[in-house]
Amino acid sequence: MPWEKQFDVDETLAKAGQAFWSQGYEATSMSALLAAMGIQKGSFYSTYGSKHEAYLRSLEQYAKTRLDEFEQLARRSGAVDSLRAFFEAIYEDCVSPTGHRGCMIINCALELAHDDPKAQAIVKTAIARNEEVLRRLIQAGQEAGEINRALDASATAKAMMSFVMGMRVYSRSGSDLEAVRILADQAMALIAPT
Amino acid sequence: MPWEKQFDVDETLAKAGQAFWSQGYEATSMSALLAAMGIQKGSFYSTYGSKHEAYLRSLEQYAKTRLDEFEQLARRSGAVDSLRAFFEAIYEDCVSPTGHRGCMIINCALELAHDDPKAQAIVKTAIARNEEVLRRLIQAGQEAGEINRALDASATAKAMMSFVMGMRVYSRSGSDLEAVRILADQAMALIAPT
DNA sequence: CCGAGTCTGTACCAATCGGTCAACACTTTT
DNA sequence: AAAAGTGTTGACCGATTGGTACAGACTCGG
Repeated sequence: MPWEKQFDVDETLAKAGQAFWSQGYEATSMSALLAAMGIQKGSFYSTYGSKHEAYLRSLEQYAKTRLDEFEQLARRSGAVDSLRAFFEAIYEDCVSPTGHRGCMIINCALELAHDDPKAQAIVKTAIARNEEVLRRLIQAGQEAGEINRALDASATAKAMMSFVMGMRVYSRSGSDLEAVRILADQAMALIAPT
Repeated sequence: MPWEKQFDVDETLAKAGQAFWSQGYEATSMSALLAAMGIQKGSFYSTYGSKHEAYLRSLEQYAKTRLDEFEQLARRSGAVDSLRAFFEAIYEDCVSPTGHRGCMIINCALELAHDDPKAQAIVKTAIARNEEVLRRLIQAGQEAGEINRALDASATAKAMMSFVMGMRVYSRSGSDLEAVRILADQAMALIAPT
């Protein structure tokens, strides 16, 4: 086997993901992308095929990473605590120096999913899986007596996803971060009314 | 005054808005834009200045139209009824044949507001005003005894905005429309618990 | 130590990008 | 009817777009 690749494929893909994440797909030119990745055109095209393929791949990588993190977090403590930790994590992400980037999945939902079936498929499964983890947590909380059993777990999970989207939209549009704080609290208020 | 313009400036701007709305700013090329508007390059540049200026102007036009509609709706009936009508209108919009376009303001929030101060300003005021109308309705409902006075009107208005964003994201990403229905109901459940 | 095979760098490509400009069409004023 | 002024048109522009081709660099098996 002659001459290994001079760069780590996944690691460099992650750098591409960073660029796409903060600037969007169309607004990221090939030259900007290559600069962010630190490789040359030839290497890029022989490895990832095209800008579009690279984008989808980096989106999948992002979705997988995020979902893994969430599932890991959901295994560490009780249902309500996990949900609180989930919203705190998103809040922290939103107020962090790089937080104005929002969520790559949600950004893609609005920019590409509209008329790109492959992007749409990735976005839909990512949202569905996230929703499902939320639903399981709510259900577990209800069985443990932590959460009101009268709530529709599935609908409440969707409502929570909606709050996540709201937080991401508010923060990416440069809004007052106080709004993001309030939304995180409102999301928790769905299951743990004051 | 010699030779009037051969097209209505606002009307043609609205056509540009339609194109930007469904395809986004970057993905709408000048040729596609001109085709949608039905005018020629020269007329476009002499009237609107640039693609970017035309976009911002069409965005303002969109925001104004939408807000006017909402305020008119809010004047027609009681607070809770107005809120219900608001979410029904958004639901109807989402399930309509052209509904997959989402909301132009929210689309812009994610695509441009991130690093375009002017777009950001338009988006922020549009969201703030919409939020304010919601807040006033909630407050009016509380004073009329229709809505629980223990609710924080401002925070609840933000939560409702969040549901709107959720509905728009779900529908633009081609999701099951049942989810949009559920979100509309969940939003109303904030103030009118079953 | 010499090809075979793989990776990298860059010159190059047609197409398209957003934008300009000058010639021409038209209406009003004088 | 001609001057003045505005509107429209489409050819044209350089720059940049995403993508290709190929020469050269490198590492291996024989």
